[in-house]
Amino acid sequence: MKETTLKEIAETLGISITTVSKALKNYPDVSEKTRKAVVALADELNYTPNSFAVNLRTKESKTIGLIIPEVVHHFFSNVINGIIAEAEKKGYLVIILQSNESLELEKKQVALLVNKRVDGIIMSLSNESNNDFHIKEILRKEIPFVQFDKISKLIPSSKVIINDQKAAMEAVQHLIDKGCKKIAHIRGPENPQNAIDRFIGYKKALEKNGIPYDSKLVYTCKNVTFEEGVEFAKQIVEDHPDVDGIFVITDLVAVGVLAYFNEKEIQVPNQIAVIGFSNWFMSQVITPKLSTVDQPSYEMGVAAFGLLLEEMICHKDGKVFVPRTIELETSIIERESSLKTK
Amino acid sequence: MKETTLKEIAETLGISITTVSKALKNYPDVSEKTRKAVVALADELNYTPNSFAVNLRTKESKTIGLIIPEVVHHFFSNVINGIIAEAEKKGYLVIILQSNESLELEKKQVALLVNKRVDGIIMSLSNESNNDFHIKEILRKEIPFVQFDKISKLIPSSKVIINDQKAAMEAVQHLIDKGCKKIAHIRGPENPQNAIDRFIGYKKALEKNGIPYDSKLVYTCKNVTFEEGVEFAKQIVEDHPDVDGIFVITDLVAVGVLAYFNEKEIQVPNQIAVIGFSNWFMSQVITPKLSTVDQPSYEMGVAAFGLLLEEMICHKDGKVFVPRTIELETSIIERESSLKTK
DNA sequence: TTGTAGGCGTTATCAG
DNA sequence: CTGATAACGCCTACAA
Repeated sequence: MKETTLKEIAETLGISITTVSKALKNYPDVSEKTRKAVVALADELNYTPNSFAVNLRTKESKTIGLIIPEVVHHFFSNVINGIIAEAEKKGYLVIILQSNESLELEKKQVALLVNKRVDGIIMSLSNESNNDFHIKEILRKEIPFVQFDKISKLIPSSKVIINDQKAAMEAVQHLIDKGCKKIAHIRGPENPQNAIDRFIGYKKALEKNGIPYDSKLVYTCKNVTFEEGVEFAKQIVEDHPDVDGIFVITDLVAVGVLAYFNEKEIQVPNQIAVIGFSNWFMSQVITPKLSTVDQPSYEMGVAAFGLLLEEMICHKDGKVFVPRTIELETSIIERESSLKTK
Repeated sequence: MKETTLKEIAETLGISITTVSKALKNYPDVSEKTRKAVVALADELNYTPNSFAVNLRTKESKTIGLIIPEVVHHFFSNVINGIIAEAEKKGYLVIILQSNESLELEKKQVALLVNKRVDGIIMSLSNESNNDFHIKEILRKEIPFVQFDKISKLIPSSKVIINDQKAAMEAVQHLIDKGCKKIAHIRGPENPQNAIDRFIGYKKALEKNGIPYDSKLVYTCKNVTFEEGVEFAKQIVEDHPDVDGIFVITDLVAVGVLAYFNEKEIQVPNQIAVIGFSNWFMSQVITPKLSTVDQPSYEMGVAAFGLLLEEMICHKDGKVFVPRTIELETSIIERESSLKTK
C-alpha cells in the first residue's frame, strides 16, 4: 500500500512541496485558496506525515521506554496502565520491556531503548541492579529518566516513590496496636532499596514500642514468591511457636503464608496476625481477607510520566532540568487477617 | 549529548562515508586495513546507527503495536509477557496500548500505530468492536496483523485462539459428571465472539446430556467484574434455589460468586458447584479453590508474535502471506469448587 | 578498493 | 505569498 507524500500532493496541485507543507501546518504565509486546495487533496488522499521522516528531522520519536522487572504483577501492571494512559493523552507511545529481575537483560534493554532513541525512559530496577554503569549511561547521554518503586538512591534522577520506611512502620505498629507481642518479618532480597527500607521500618517500629529486635525473626525471600510464603510460614511456626504477628514484604508472599496457615488450621488472626504490602486485588477476596498497605500504583505511573514529560520538554528547549522526587501517600488497609478478637 | 555519525568517522579518518558504512556492515569490498581502522574508531566513539535514519531508509521500524482491552488482567498481562519476550528475541520492540473495551479509543489507537508505521499489529478486540472499518483499514494498508482471544471471525487475518465452544462444553460436562442437574451460566457480553462461543458450548453440553436449556438460567455480564459475580450469585439463589452448578465466563466473576456464597454460607461445591474460565493465579489461593479452564496465555502471546513475524517477513520480501489460525489446547483444572462429596 | 551521487520524506531558511 | 535549496543520517547503485 503506497502512502501519499507531500511530493505527490505538490505535483498533482502543480505547486511546491514547501507550500504544501506550510499549508498543512497552518503557516500564516499561505493564501487561503491554496491552503484549502491542499487540505482538501490531503484529506482525499488520506495523507499522514511519514513519522520516520519526521523523527529524523525533529530528532524526536514521541515514544518513551519503560523497563520493569515483571509484567504479570498486580502492582506493575497498574503502573503500566497509569503510564500508558497518561502518555497517550500527551501524544506519546510506550515501549515496554521486562527485565525479569535480571541485571544482564536490563542492560541490554537500556541499550535497545537508547538505540531506538526514545525520548525518555521510565524504570523500576531489577533486584540485582543498583548504581550501575548502564543507568549512568542514560544520564550521560542526557536522556530524560525517571525511576519509580525500586530505585537507586545514588542515581541523581527524578523519582516516584512511597515512604517505605514509614509505611512499614505503620504496618508493624498496626500489628502492635492489635496486641501482637512477637512479630516476625518476611523481608525481600538484600539489595533492593524498598526491601531494605521496609526492613528498617520494621525495626524502628519495634524499637519505638520497646520490643527487642531479634534477627532470628527475620526471613529473607530470594524470589518473592507465593511458595516462599508457604515455606517461611512453616519455618516460623516451627522455629518460634510463640510468634503472634507477621509483617510480610508483599501480598503475594503473605497469601502464601495464609495458605499454609489455612491448611494447618492455624488461626489467623487470633493465633498469628498477618499484614502484607501493596494491596493486591487478590488480598480482598481470599480467606481471611488480608490486611495490607495500600500503594497508589496507577498514580505512581501517572506521576512518573508527568515528571518525565517535564524533563523531556526542558530537554527539547535546551533548558536545565532539576530532578524532582514525588513521594506518594500510603495507607493501612485493615482487614480480617489482623483483627484479633481477644 | 551529541551522537557520533558515519560522517564524523569518515572525516576523522579522512575517507568517505560510503566506505565507513560498508566497513561497518562487513561488505567484502573494503580492505582489511581500512575496515579495522573504521571498526576501531567506531568502537571508541561508541557509534550506533541513528535508527531514525535507518527507519526512513529501510521503511522498517522493528517495532510492533499491541492493542488489548485491559492491561491489569491476569490473562492479558501473561499474553503481553509472551509477546514482548518473543519479540525481543527477534529484535522487535513492542508498543502497548489499552483500549479499555472502548471502540472509540481502539479506533484512535489503531490510527496511532498506523501513523507510527509499526511493522505489524497484534490485537484483541474490545467488546464493542467487531467487523469495523478501522480493522479493515489495517488489512487494506497491508500491515501485518494478528488477532488473538477476542477476535472477529469476519476479518481475514491470522488468529490465535482457543476452542471456546469445546472448552465450555468440557467445563459444563465436568459439572454434570460431578452430579449437577441444574446448571446456570453467567455469560459475557453479547458481542464478543468468545462469550458467544462459551455460551454455545454451555447449551451444547446441556443438550448432549438431555438437560433442557432454560434461558432464565443465563445471566449476562456487562463489564465482567467481581461485583457482577457477587450480584448474579445472589440473583441465582433467589431466582432458582435449586440450581446446583454454575459455569462462569471467567475466573474474576467466579471469584465474586464464591465471595457471595462464602458470605451467605452457601456450601460450595455441595450445594452449588462452580467452575470458572482462564485459570487465574488467584483461583488456586481462594477458598474454596476454584475449578476452571486453563488457557495457555503466555503461549498465545508467543504464537501470536510468531505468526506476525512470518507475515512481516513475507511482507518485506513482497511475497503473499496466507493467514493462518493457531488453535491452542485448553484443559479442565479440577479443584475444590466442583468436587461434590455426595 | 574507494568514492560520488541520489534518494528516503520532512522541515527550516532564505531569497524571490 | 511562493519556492528553491539544504539538511537530518543512512544506504546503495554506479562510476572511477
